Amino acid sequence: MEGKPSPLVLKLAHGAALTPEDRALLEGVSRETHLIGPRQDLIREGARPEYVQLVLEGFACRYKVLPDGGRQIVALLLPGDLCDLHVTILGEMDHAIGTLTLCRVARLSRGMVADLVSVSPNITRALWWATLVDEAVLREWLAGMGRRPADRQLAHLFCELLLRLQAVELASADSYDFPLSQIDLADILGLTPVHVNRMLQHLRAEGLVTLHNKRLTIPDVPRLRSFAEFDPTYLHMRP
Amino acid sequence: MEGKPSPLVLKLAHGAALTPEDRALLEGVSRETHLIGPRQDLIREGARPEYVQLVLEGFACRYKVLPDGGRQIVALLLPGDLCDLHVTILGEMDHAIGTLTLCRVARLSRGMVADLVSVSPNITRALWWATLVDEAVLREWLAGMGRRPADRQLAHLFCELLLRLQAVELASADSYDFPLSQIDLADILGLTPVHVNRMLQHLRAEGLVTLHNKRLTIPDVPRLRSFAEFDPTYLHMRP
DNA sequence: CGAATAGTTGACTAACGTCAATACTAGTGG
DNA sequence: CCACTAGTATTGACGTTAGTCAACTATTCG
Repeated sequence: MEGKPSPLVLKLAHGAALTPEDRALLEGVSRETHLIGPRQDLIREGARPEYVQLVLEGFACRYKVLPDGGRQIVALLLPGDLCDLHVTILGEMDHAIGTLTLCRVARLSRGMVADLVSVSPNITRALWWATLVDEAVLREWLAGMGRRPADRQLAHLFCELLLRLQAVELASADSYDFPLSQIDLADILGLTPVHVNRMLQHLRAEGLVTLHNKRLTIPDVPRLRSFAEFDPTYLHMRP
Repeated sequence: MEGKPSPLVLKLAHGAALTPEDRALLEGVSRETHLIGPRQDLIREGARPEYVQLVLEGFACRYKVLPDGGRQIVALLLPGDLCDLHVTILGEMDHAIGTLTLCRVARLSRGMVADLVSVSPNITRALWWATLVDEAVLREWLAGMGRRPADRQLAHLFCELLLRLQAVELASADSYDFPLSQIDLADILGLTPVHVNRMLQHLRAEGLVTLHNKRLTIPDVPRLRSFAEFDPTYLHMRP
């Protein structure tokens, strides 16, 4: 009589110990869901959102658009990721959030979030953890963009996604569905699509990854990790 | 009978309305201070710090060191900035914090922070605000590094620092003490010192900034802002 | 004064961007 | 089933930005 746990539960379980009651509470929030097409904004820059949005399926992102029209993706939101727990404190959004693929999302009212937090200290702690991990990922991306060559940066991203998707049971030991275009990748890595293409070819030629039909496979995970200098500490996952 | 307000109070006042009682409480935390020489670690990567550190004077930074020895600075900590309110939740530090110049810091025990938060909702809100602004700055840096050419990125940093230092009364309308070396700048911007030098020359040649004796002056702030495409929204400061 | 550190400059190289042409793919309507 | 289209992937030639190496100067500090 039990289905698959929600990605929110799966994810938060990596940040704090959750009781069966905590899990039931967290399952409850995603009873009503919405389907959003690809490349739609979930929250626009300058908005003052009423809801906290939770990604249940698909890939979304935080992004900024520069005056010259260039887009920089500053975070990937995968199933189990929450959009903004705290925008109320900051006032208006300084960036936008949009879908990259078709997404299923749940919208939680502030009241629902407040209830979760007031009822369970584990959940409070887990939500804090999620926020802090988001920040840690941002730092890792910044370091990568500043100091890593493009091919390693790309490899590093693939390593990160393997772990993050495994955490919500959307990746096997060495592969996962990867629905993003090379244009999206370029906007994540701060490169041009042409250069992403070449770096991807390079990784393929080295036998470090394969990418067919939107499925990414890593034949030798330790080898890709060492190539990318990937150290998973920053994701702060429990065993 | 009153001296200059502590930078912590000055800074947090931009994030939330503080009563005189709140201010007094916040002043209280920096009674005992420590002087730390330049280029000293305040918290090492992998540590589990006991204290929250508060910068009172000088420039410090969060940084990561990559396997090849390269350093990437992922945040600047100015007077009024707190080091890590919440590392306890994450476990070990995934980056280090170190001084860039001689610094005066205060060390707050977890208990002191907990007291502050439990006594005043304004302070709680202000600390939240500070955390969220740190994250917003990180996103802005990431976007700049990914999508802005080096000269604009440098100009953008100077604009950001003008506002952040004005917030703690360490900058005039158009200038401030800027003690960092070009090597430090390179580690912030993800460039080499040589290239930073050239970009700085470029800004000087254009009359956008002057930098003498560690004092940075911006002769025409609107002009530098427009050159840098600087939009201060992401700092979320109150009027 | 001398040693170390930081700033400056030039010549050269490597990484990445730009432009443009060509394929490939999925969806659409006939 | 076949165009037809739009978006994406791929490739090559070439331009630009930023990195490397190395010398030299200026500054700081003991």
